[in-house]
Amino acid sequence: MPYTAEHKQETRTRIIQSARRLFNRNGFAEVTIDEIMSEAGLTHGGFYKHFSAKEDLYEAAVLQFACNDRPEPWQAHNIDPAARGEALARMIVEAYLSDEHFEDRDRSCPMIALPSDVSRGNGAVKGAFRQVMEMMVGAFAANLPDGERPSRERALALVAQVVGGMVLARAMDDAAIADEIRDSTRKQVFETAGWTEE
Amino acid sequence: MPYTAEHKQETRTRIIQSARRLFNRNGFAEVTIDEIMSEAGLTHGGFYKHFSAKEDLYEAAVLQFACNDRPEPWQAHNIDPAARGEALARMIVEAYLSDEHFEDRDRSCPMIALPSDVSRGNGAVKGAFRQVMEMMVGAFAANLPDGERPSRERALALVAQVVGGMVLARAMDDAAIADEIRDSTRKQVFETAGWTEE
DNA sequence: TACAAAAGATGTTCAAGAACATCTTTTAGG
DNA sequence: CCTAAAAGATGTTCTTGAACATCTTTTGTA
Repeated sequence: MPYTAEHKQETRTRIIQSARRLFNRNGFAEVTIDEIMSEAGLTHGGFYKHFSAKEDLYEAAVLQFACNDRPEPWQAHNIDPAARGEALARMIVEAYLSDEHFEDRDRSCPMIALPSDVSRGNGAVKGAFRQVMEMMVGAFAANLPDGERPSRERALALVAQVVGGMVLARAMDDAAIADEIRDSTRKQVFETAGWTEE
Repeated sequence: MPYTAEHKQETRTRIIQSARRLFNRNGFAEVTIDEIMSEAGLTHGGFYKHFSAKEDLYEAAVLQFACNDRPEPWQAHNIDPAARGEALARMIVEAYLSDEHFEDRDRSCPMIALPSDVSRGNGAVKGAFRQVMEMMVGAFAANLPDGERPSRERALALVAQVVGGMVLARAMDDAAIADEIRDSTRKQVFETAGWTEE
């Protein structure tokens, strides 16, 4: 059997990374298989050796963020891997709302880059999207300080808030307003959690 | 001059309504001019008598929500037009997070249906989107109870939260989780504002 | 009642792109 | 070093859709 299984896996990963980058930037419909394969250093013909349809790749691209073992730069630069508990939750919020994440559209969280696309997508894509959300909800639920309401409930609201802030900020063409939205979101989250700035 | 100016205006409005419905459901790229015109009871050829490009219509469709004088059903059924101040702000939140709004994709707020599309769009579309956001921010800023932080700041965070909750809920294929997200969002908003349920 | 100007319909062009069919290259195993 | 099986490249088909060009219909005005 020619080409090792690892070779194929690596190629597959390259395709998914290329796809994630392009989908994040341009959305599902505006990206062509040819573009994705070219960015991965391949030609369009090989695509169907890895995926049976464009939608399958879309699902894989969303899932990649949840299954990726190494953090994105905007995560690595803001989160101390040794942190635990409340300090960790706070760092996750700061990473998520950071300038770096705001600007890094290529490696952005799919919840920010693709929510409209996913809401029109098939069940598989939505399932992948849900996994991403549950991962983040789980991280918050496990690390939020105790409170009156259930931790999952508060974690869900927190995710909605930071996702909403980033989604709106990305849709602005005025950078000052985009910053204002992220700032206001961060302040509100901090107040709710009882954290103090700096 | 044949056809009255009102006739043309009415036709234009029909086109925009049809477009808004279809864009909300399927996104910018997945909708064809032919579909839009058919839904408006016209054929594709007449399109360019009203708009110079598909993107122009997109902008008009987003703006329509901000400029529409009569409220959508999901607004009318949840907001008492006589309400003022805090009671009004609360009703706006309830309408926004309502089952009816969640289900009414056709007449949904564009901030929920189209944020990913808009973030990839041109400046004109983003400008229209910003107008929608500023309208909602203004409504909250004017009607939120006094607090320590500036009302605009709190209004922005509130908009981010309800938009985020609805955007995430719409991207779920599991109705129970979608409801859970909206519920958690509403509870958090109420707690922050100091409102009590029921 | 004829006319003209604009709305709207019909028809055409051109390019893009998903899917797939068929070549060519690569490399593990004998 | 030969072979074959799979990866990947090249090439083809067929549909779709934006843009625009050119008809036809409508209706206010003279």
